[in-house]
Amino acid sequence: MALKLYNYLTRELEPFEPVEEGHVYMYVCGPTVYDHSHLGHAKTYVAMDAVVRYFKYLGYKVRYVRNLTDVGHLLSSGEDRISRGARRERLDPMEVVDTYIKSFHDDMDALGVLRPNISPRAACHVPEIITWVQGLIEKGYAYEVNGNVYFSVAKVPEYGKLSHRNVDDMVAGARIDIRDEKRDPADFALWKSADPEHIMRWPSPWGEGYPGWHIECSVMASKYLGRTFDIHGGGLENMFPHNDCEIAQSEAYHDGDDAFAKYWILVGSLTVSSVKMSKSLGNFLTIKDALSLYSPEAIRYFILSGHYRGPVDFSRDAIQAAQRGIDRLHNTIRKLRRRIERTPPAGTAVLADVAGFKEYRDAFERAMNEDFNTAQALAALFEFAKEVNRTLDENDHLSMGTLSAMDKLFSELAGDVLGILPENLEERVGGETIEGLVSLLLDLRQEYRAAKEWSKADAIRSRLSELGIVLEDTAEGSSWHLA
RNA sequence: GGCGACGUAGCCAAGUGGUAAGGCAGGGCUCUGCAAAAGCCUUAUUCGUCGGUUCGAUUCCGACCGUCGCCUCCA
Repeated sequence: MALKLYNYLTRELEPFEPVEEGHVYMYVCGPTVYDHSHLGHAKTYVAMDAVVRYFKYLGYKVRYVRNLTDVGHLLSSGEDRISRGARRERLDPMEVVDTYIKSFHDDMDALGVLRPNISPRAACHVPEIITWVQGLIEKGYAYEVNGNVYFSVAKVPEYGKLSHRNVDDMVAGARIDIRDEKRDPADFALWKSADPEHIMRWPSPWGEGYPGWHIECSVMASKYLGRTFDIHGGGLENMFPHNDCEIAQSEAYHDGDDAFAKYWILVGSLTVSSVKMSKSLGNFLTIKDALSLYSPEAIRYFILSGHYRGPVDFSRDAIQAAQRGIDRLHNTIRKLRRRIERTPPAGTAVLADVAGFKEYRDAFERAMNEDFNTAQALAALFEFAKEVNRTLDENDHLSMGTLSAMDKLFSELAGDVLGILPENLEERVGGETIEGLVSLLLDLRQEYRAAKEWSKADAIRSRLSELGIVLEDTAEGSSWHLA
């Protein structure tokens, strides 16, 4: 079973063949840090996280680079987003940037999105960017006018090859705010001259200014991943113009056609009532707000229950269904781990059992190998959970070997690959004091139950339930967990 | 106008040229002092509409209807 992925460059499902054996070099367009992130961002980065985690599961050594855009881009008004944020909050622009970088990292950590190996900031790469812009001018791909430097799209016949557009078609009906100084309306800025009131600015051979939107990704990807690397990912909506511009610049700078990413994987948008969740439409839920309503695993499960390339439609009902679904999966694993605690360490796995479990791992891998079909992989996991529940219910004397084989499968697939198992499933309420108190109450209740004083036993259960502690009576005694 | 995506049960959502995964919700049953948890059974003769190709299409092709994305900062 070989991993296949859908390459937007060719629009085909292709077997994954790394540039360098055993390694994956991957770049993903990160956020512009000018506000708190919302669930739409979560979808892209959770999806890419599952991809990275699966590559690691397969044994690849991954170098994952995801940038942070902190140099600001132009609004239609000509205002810079970050400086506008700064003005609003009376802060230095870099103070705004740092605030939201921290916010972004907090959100991603909370969602269990593994940190990239490198999170380069555009502002820290202005010298390299200037070198690139100079290089592109020298090679004849770019020209300077009034302190602005533009990339000449006409010099690259292949421009638009990712989004499958050609410049002529676009110009026809587009409402582009054409700048007279551009030689071609489709030319895009590599370097922009800063107006006097513009706060974010750096000296350059063309006067004070700041980088254009697209150049940073080319420069940083090239710096950390090399001239040609394996995978470039990001949000589907950035395919044009951003990704196409990246390709044009990079290949021009490196004098080659195949001098950028080999595979392009793009993530479909999160929608709300079929409309894209976005800042400008105001139909967004921040990750922090979402996390106050739903568990991180529920959010991940919700996102991963659809294919990464397609849209996933957000609704209260849908994410609540996800919360209930993931809770049920957690229940199974909790029950399994309680059994493990009560089982003597000796004992080998029953071969027949373990062989049976393999079919679920195979189904999981088959799904993931087919362009990271997390929805189908999850189905395999739920079927395995059903099997585990049944096995646990029907057998009192499972060996430690069998039990830990089950736990291993959950830990690796649900935990390591999909990231939908919390670190501490068993002890989300920490503290020996609480553990001790609850266990005291359980003992007390058990005495009432033995004496058939049901109303007192039920009162303890319902009072605990009001405190968010759920009791479950089983043949081996009562257990509890947080609601 | 151009490029592109999607339309599958009450809801979310996979998928395949040979007769529809999984989750949630609903119904029945088992277990249980009662609950909870779990299990078993059950819920789409049907995959937007109409044509075509085929022995056979939800899956391929065409038209149409509907929804959405990008072409402008956007994950």
